[in-house]
Amino acid sequence: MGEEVKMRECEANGDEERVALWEIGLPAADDLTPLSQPLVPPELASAFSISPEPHRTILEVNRASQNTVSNIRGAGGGGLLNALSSNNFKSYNEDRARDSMVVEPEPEPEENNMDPDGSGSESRKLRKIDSGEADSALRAENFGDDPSARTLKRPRLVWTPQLHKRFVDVVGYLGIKSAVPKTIMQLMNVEGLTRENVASHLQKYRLYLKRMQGLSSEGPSSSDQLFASTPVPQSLHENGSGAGGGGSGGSGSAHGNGHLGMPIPGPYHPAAGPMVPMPVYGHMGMQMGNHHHHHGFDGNISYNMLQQRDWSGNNYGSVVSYPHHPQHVTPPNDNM
DNA sequence: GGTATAATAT
DNA sequence: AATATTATAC
Repeated sequence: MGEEVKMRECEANGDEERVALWEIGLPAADDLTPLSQPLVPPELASAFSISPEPHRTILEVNRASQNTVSNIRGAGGGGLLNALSSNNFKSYNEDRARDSMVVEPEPEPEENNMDPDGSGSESRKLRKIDSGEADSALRAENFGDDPSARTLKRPRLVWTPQLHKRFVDVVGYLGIKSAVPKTIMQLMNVEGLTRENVASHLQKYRLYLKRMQGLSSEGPSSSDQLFASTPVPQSLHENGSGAGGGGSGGSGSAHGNGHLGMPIPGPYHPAAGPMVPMPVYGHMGMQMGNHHHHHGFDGNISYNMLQQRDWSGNNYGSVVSYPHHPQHVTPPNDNM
């Protein structure tokens, strides 16, 4: 991924520059298809004693990746890898500090489930306390109106073209039938991504598909910039051969994917690193002219790259900028 | 898990 | 103010 986008030297007030810049920042369809899984080089794999079995299904690989990740980290291979689970967001600011440019998307609303010694580490996922008072009441009463504590809420997830591409790939891979939020979320393997996030997006995506079917050869309207950027797999038109396992269990190797040349599956090589959404507060985390060496192997994709969506608004001039603008400024992650 | 609706961002 | 996007409630 060498030439992602051309930097534009627009200033903060370059609003009038309403040219067709949007498509500049939009990677080609081929370009943003790192979704294919063969992302882990053989040599690397062998270096870590990883035996990539082709038989495995995505879910299994994903699951196993958690362990693998640990191994890799231990080996000191790349600091980029986070010891994250499929879907928990607690180990956020652990290695964000230094060479790892991964930052947690957002502060977690829940209690600080610090796990100092790692007891009960892995398969733990945060869950809302249950019914009734729990969630709303807790937030309302417990936290009341004291901003100092942790009244912070997760920033809205921004579905970048890359993220959406991943989403579409997974959905296409699963087939309509199996494409349910939970499974999609798991296969996407994006840190911080919740089932709700996916469900919401899936809803919109379905509406889009429906809308598209209704119209005969009508190109996507201007409203569908995101969806328009990603071709919809024909797999979606058919039924997915049920993924047996469905959710967490097993998993059928049967993919609704009827594609012959397109082996989507690639929910990314989970083993090497899940996609890590990285909200960049303030302006930019890194400048183009300042890249450090980046081998082709970029296990993790960060929001830095994911945020490149100029078509969304008028944030020209900066490579990345957080959709909204929290109250913080650029994180001190300038050491690389 | 799916849909309706609220909240928020642009 | 309107609309698009995401979150949350049901």
